[in-house]
Amino acid sequence: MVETQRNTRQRRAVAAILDELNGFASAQDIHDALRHKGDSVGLSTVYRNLQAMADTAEVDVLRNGEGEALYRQCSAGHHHHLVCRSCGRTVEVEGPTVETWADSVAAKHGFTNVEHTLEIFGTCSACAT
Amino acid sequence: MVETQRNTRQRRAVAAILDELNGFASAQDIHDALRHKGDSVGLSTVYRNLQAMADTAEVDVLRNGEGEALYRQCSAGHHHHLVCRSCGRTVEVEGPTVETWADSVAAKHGFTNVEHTLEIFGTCSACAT
DNA sequence: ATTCTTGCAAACTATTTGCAGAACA
DNA sequence: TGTTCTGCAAATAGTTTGCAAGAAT
Repeated sequence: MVETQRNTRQRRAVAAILDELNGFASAQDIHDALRHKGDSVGLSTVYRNLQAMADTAEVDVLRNGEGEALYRQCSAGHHHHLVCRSCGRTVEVEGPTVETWADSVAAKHGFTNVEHTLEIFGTCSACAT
Repeated sequence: MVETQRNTRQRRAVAAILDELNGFASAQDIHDALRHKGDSVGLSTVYRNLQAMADTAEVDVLRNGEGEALYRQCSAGHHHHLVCRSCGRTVEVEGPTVETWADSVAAKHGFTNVEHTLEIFGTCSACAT
């Protein structure tokens, strides 16, 4: 079976926050958000749940420039992100051209088992002012 | 002036190792390599020199999946990497199409001050066997 | 001589883990 | 009731920093 997760208050709380956020947030951001919401959850529990959700692809994970992990509830399937470096707001984007380009470049050099990461960072219109 | 760096034995040693390596390596890898070479340098000094070199764009920095920083001596100018996840061997690649695509996508969504990261990971032919 | 650099140890940050008690099924 | 989950504190891993001694200019 695949259903090994229990439906706890803290798991629900983490899922709920991810639902509200429209951008990437660090585990600590999420922990703080929960506390301010009065729905406090232990930091390690936040980490554990996020990790579990990442394993089941319920959330996407990416690293900011400092190597900190950022989490976000995303749509399924392969896609990339356009992230506001100031507020974290995120737009999901697709780049079919990029996918094929990456694969062909890798193949040309004899690389197999290819994967790629691509993120676009910028300042969104709201934060630009 | 811009020349504030002193020409120390340890700076030379770090530069020399980067010269020998043809792939990305972590600060600790470099520290170990220096030690094995009998050209030992303090770990913090390795970090400090790598950081300094990264600031002057003498080396490229990227993060592996675990958020660890990897360094490599690279050619100048904007380019991306095709990295062997097993031995670290790296090929520099260019993707003019990707650059313009990323910028246009960002512009379309009102993002300014755009940057992007793109890395391709795979298993090189030598490591595939 | 003066100023920058090194090395070590301590400090930090993000994240993980051991364990006993609490919560689910 | 039995097993999984939580919370806390302690442990890690990578990286940074304070400071006194050492090297470069």
